[in-house]
Amino acid sequence: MEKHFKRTTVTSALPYANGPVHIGHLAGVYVPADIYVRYLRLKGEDVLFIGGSDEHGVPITIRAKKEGVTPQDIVDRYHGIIKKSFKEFGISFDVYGRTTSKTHHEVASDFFKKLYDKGEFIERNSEQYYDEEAQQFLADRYITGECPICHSQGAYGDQCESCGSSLNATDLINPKSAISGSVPVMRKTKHWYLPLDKHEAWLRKWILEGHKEWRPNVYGQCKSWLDMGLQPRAVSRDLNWGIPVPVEGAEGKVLYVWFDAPIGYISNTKELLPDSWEKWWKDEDTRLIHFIGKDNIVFHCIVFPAMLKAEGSYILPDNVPSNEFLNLEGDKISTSRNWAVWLHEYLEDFPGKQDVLRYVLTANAPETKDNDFTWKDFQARNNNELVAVFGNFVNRALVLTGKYFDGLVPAITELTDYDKETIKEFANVKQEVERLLNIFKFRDAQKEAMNLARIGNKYLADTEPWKVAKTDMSRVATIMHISMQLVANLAIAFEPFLPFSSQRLREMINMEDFKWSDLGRIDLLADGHKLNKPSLLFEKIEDEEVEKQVQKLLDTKKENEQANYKAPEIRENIEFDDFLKMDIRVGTVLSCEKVPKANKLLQFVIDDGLEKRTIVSGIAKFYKPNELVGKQVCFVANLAPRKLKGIVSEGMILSAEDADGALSVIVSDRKVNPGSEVK
RNA sequence: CGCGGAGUGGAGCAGUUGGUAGCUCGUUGGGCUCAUAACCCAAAGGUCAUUCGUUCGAGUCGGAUCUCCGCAACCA
Repeated sequence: MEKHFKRTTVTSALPYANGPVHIGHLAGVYVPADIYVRYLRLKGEDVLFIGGSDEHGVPITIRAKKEGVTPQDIVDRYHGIIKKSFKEFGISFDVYGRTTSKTHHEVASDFFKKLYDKGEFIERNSEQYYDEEAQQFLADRYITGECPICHSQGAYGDQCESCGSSLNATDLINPKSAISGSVPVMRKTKHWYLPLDKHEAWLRKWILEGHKEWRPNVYGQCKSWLDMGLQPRAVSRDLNWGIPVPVEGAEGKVLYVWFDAPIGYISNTKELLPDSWEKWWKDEDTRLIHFIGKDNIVFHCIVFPAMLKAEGSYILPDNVPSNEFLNLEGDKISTSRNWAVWLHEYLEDFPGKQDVLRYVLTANAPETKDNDFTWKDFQARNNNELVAVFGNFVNRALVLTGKYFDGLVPAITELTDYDKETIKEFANVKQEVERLLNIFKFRDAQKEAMNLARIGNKYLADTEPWKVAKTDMSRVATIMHISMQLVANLAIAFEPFLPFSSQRLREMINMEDFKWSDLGRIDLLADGHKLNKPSLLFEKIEDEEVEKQVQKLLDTKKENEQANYKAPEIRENIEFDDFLKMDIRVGTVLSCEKVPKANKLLQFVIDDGLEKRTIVSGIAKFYKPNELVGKQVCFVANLAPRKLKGIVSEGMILSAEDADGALSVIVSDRKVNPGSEVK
């Protein structure tokens, strides 16, 4: 496993060009990938950093339809915004391409064709829902209807969010297209599948035996998938936006995005290096690393490798460092709810502070579990770490050198034991940072780099040059020499993490050439080296600034909830007789408890005036069991009994569903006799 | 019903092959005054989600339970 590679290909997940990018993207994928790449480059290694936008798939077509523009307009817009954001944050891609490019269409098409010709696919016919009005087949997610299990409305074709059951689109009662609202019909369609089951044996050996060093979350999820047994996966879709399936009789069919997107890594490489791209993908001496988020693990560890292996000439990833998710102020980041910090907005509010965000996202990176981003933490890390520890040390060293030696680095006269200890300490930092970066522990690596500044502050506090200056200037010279070397070391050590600040720091100390291997040395700045005038490397962030951000988040959230809420359309008229068939009653809740092993269900015993009946209701997320005892609730009394988690539910408690999906149980305004009819 | 990850002092995180629990921030006390009221030292604070077990000994291994986040729908 300790193979020596000649070069490294680093890819970062392709962001979906259906919206701008936010801090979650940055923390999960792009900052760690960029740190890694910058580190390798500094070491003088041959490395290529590939990125790009993912621009196909159904959501983009739907968005386009909604806005009355073409899908191309949508992806042009977001590709531009995303690309700019990355550039401004110093994500140092060698190429940032897009999957609508000509090159990509060719590469993906050829890739499919080759697998097709080799007989690596199987063909299957199936029946799928088709929306005649929108003239397209419907993905499960775009079909809604009544849940066959809990009978709540608005269940999706793949899952009912009310009772949590996973469904087949064909099971829905009264299915409707989410796109046009029309009633879909069944239609025959043919698709190609990649038989992952055939690849299971070698995947198992390759991952479970060959890559035990992968992060636990990655390894664990792969193992789980392999143990469950792999199934063939469709590689085509009925859609008119994407890369046409390049075989006879495939009109109106395109490559499924998950098939097309990862090939984008390859096409973008080819776009950059039309003649020499192959060595980055097909040479055994190349090391391939995919940076992704946790939702992408199986694609990059199982599906894409299977594709590459089936094609035959490609190398497989050596590691797939995957991060968990970043939450924002305690809540999941969500594009649709606008609960996010958008990069382009951050740059407007905090111009020139890209490094602060990079620092905070790395310091709090969700490497082993989901983490939380809060503005308070952002402020604290900036003020207490970047300003107080790093910036302050640099400033102290430069100001003192300016004051005592006119901005020229003084020569060492004599080293004390304490000096030697300090020098040794910061030489060790190099090894430690390297070790941590090599195993993708970016959070720890950055912390270790920060130790250089801590060592510096302590060194100044212990040696007290401002006191010694009254008696022994030659001693002060040694102290300032060592301090300035530490500053120069900081500039190198932080280049991968904080490229902008590192650049500014190098300008301040007039340092041009530098490489990673210089780290730990104490002759980076020659005796008599002229320093430039110091300025502050980092600035404090005041309370008002972060409070404004929190307020902004709360405001946009509220606005969006209001703006997005639209009362569902009124359903078809029914006859009075139909209404009379429904027997709605008021009943008193006698007891209520959680259904074990179910997170949404509560089990009620209700006095309906005649007997005690049991009703199971999916409202556990919104009510505590004891909260409803004694209340008089409305329920459908003549609904056919149904078993939920093994409990027979005799009826359905009625609730109102709010804009955010929260349920509010309908209770009787005045006390009435249990069993009273609701008319 | 199933699968993966996670649950450690006020906050955020480490804890490698089992041997008296560490780091950063915050808090308290002290020192220093070159520095962006910054820096340095010290202290307080945890029954390591709960529970049962294996062991001379468990945060670390095994079982059970609870909670959180994901999961083949294109959200990092």
